[in-house]
Amino acid sequence: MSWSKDEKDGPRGYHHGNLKEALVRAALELIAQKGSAGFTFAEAARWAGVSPAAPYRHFRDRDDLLANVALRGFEQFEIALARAWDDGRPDALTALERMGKAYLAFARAEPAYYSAMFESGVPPASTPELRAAGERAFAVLREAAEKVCSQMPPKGRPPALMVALHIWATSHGIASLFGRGDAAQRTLPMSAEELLEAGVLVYLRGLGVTAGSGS
Amino acid sequence: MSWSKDEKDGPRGYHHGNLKEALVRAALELIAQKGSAGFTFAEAARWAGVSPAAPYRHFRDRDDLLANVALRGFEQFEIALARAWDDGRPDALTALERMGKAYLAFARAEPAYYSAMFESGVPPASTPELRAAGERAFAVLREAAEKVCSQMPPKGRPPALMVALHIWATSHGIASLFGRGDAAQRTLPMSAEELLEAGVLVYLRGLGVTAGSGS
DNA sequence: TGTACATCAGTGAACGCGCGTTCACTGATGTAC
DNA sequence: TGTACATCAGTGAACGCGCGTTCACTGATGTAC
Repeated sequence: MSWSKDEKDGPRGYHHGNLKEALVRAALELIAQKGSAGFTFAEAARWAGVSPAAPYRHFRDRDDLLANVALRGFEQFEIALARAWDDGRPDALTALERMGKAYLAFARAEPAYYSAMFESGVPPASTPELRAAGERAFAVLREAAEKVCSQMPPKGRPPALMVALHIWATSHGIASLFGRGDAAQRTLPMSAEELLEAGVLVYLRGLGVTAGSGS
Repeated sequence: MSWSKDEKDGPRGYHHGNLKEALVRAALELIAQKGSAGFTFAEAARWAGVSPAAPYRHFRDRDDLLANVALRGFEQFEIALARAWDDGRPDALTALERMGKAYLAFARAEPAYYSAMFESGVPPASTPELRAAGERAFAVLREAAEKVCSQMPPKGRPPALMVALHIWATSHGIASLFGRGDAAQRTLPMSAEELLEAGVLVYLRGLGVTAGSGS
């Protein structure tokens, strides 16, 4: 991940050169530290080493910056999920479990992105691009659900969209209740990953999907 | 639900009489309108028709008020869940589905409470009372999970705590992704209630619980 | 290759605003005698 | 039953602060010729 063509750290000269990226990074840092609520335009500017008026060259306002962070978050999220899914190799179930882990790993490793995407109050459809990015990320999950469903006997096959929504909701629920550091302070008799994996396995068994019927 | 012994609406005289309750109600109103982020101590005071210094007689600061709102929210939540559960009558599965609906109904009808409880950044253990209230609400869910599990053949019976966590996570995921008005703007091919009910049914089938084996 | 000029991305000073918080105060309530 | 007094719950003025936003400006960059 490189933000600039030839950045040596530290702004030099009158022009910053990569202020837009720097502001996004500042936002991520601040959101990670104090939550998406306690993050201000002015502080992001300060954090980027720039006057408080400078950000207006790149973002309409605080919400615009936040939405941009969410947009990038969805893009990263899509990449992470798609990489984990890996086209369902070696078999759909194994790949699905891997994707579940990737989901939680993303929420844990990138709490600021996750927060901007789902908990910042930015409406998911505030921008066509944002909506599209969100849908692309969900499409990965949906593709996985489709592959899993396609392995079931056609009779009584559930709609893949519903399966995808169930898995999404459960993943999101676990991530937001237990997924982040000890900030949430909710203790658990098992790891979030184990909880999700077990839940998905039970759910799939309920669908009639049997482990080991792969690829 | 009565907040005062003999309130006729509108503060009269020098003393408010029920400022503490009025501030909580103001907080609920403001949170419902603008989310738990955009709610200030000063505005709550204004909303209650009182000087900005008055709230300090009842709450240490904004976070203290917010935590109090969350506490009351958990108490209401526990009541709502317990009422829906109704000791598992007429049978555990029926009662469980009813409780799922009650979960979503609460999140929808009391978004301010729900937000204070789960999305406001108030740490669940910030206060012993808050933690206890949260645990009491969860205990209802756990009791339901225990009853459901007790109807399974002892061999291969899953830990009830895990079952309770799965149901909680799914419910919370659905509530926070799809559960509130059109604020979230995420469209769904079915209602949140149907989605949750279907998910729980599939999950229970995966556990080997068969519908109709009631009471 | 050099010069003029347009454009771009930043400055920094200034503003009004609402918030959180404090303070000495005061009106109302309740209680002791 | 009446009076004195302690306590409680509010006032309102004041403060410092940081935020969002604007403005005319200026330094740097890139391009046309």
